[in-house]
Amino acid sequence: MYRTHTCGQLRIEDAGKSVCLSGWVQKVRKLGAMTFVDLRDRYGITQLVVEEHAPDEVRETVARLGREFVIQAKGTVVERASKNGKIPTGDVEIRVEELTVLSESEVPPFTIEDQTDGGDEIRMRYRYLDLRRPCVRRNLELRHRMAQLVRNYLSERGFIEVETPVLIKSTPEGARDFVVPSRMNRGQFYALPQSPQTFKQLLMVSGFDRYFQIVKCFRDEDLRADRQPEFTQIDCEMSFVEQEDVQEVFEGMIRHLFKEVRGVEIPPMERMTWKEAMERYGCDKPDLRFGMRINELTDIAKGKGFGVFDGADYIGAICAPGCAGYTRKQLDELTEFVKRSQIGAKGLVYVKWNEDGTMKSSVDKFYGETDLRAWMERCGGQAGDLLLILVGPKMKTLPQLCELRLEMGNRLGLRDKNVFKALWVVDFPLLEWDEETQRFYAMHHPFTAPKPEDIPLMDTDPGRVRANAYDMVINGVEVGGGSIRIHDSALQSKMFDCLGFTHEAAQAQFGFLMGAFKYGAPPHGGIAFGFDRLASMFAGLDSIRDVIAFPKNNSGRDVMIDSPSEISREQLDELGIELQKTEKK
RNA sequence: GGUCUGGUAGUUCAGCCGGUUAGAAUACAUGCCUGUCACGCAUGGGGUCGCGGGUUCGAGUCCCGUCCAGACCGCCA
Repeated sequence: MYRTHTCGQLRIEDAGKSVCLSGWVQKVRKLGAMTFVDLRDRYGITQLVVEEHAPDEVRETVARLGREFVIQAKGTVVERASKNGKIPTGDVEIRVEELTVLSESEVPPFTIEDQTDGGDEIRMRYRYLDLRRPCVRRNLELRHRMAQLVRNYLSERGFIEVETPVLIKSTPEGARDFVVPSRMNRGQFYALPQSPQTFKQLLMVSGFDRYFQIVKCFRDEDLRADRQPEFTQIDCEMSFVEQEDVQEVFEGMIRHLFKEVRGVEIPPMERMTWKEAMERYGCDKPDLRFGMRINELTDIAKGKGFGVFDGADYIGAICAPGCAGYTRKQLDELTEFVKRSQIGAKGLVYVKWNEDGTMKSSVDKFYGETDLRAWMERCGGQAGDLLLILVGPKMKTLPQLCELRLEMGNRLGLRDKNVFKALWVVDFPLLEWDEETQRFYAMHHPFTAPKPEDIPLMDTDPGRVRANAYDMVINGVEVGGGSIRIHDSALQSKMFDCLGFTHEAAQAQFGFLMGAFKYGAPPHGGIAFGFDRLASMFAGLDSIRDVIAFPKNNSGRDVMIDSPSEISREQLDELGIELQKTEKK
């Protein structure tokens, strides 16, 4: 037997018991003839003590212990002479009578503590050591707990978890597929699913009625702090439902998670149309933790002789409360911020409404106090506030204002990680025009149903068709998105028309789905949540990598196992794959 | 594909306008220490300054290229 108790278990009531503990050596503290050892496992830390009168073997063994040795200690639980109030086991220690080294350890490359001295790179290379740190382990424990809560919540409501295949078929729409060559079908490739979308719809045709799956999905696109090539979705689908039915179930699920995990009751979620989100927040995933909404000034600021404004398609402003005192340097910083290539504004116009009631702006030459005051009023400003104005084509300027708004939110400390503001963004456009390829793309995916009243527009003005689609947004993060699906093969066919698919191409790619719809498809819809994003948000972290046990780095590499890697000539031959010669410069 | 930031001891970093033998903290090793728990004290070892080239009397420092890491833009139905 390796242990009678864990390292987080013993209390003062256990004093006098003979116990056996196993774990990792966190720290050895030697004080003359007396040695303390902090023994750690997943459950906590228990102090071992070896005194002068301990058996010789024990004193010899304890002398050669190093950090992260795995040891087994047998002994008696005793009350400590000086207690440690900081840890739950701090009232007791183990007087060691028998000590065994189960496994030695080299000196670890960084300290295994919450406040580690290791940087990201080294911790990722030794992720198995990083995962020993309590703060990292807690993230995975939280993730586990959330998965359990989701499974229970959905199971209790009649949802069935069904596994769908991982080796599927490549499709042209959407993200780039990861592909897997087939040995038995030379020259052909599987694709890894970007989501189980079509399978869950087929399960609805099969009459499963309510499906969910906590499932890995794959997208071969560039990475970010919140994007991994493989990630986990809570994927769900329901039959005989309308938008509100889906929203009700999953708003309930998220509120349940908040209550159980964070102990907060969040209010019922607001519904905001995509149009309103774009016009008032500049993006389709507004952060509602603070106001500072976007206001259009085009009608009142244009035509007064200021060339930049007069020639503008759109003039928009946000009002930063209490920022009238911003210095030249601070305003220059903001100007630099919006002019960065990532944002791409031409410049920034400001108006200060000073505390003494006077106005000061960067366009004083062209506008009088009456004008500036009208702008301020439009934005709900008051004395002490600062107006920040951007100008340009509407659909470029709004996202720039969105970035500026978030930056000001950060500067003013309005984006508190412990405050949660959730909403539904609804009525997305069904289609999005792409200038480059001169065709429409599905904004959500090609199975999303148009709003019934907008179906006639599919023939006349496809860009104006609204979709029965909805995103759940929390604190400016899109945590989930879904839609009511097309369940009619004729309408699905029409949708592929709008996307510029020939009948043959549509049949080749999605014939199985349209075929299935011919055999009695129930009206259905669903949603998928980014589980990693949800978990990182609940953990109060910025990066989803922290809630993934073995994440990939910026370049899609796993630096621990060193993947991806080359494969042998034999493997390539077997697959019938010839690699292009890499060009040398 | 692009923009920006960084790469110096095992680790995290400092290193000025180019100038002596490249430093600190921590980790590690050895010794002392009977109530530590961020123990303390003393001593010690430890460097391809990412790599390649250039400028210069002289490069960790300046320039060019390259690799790696991170953040972001494009991309991500």
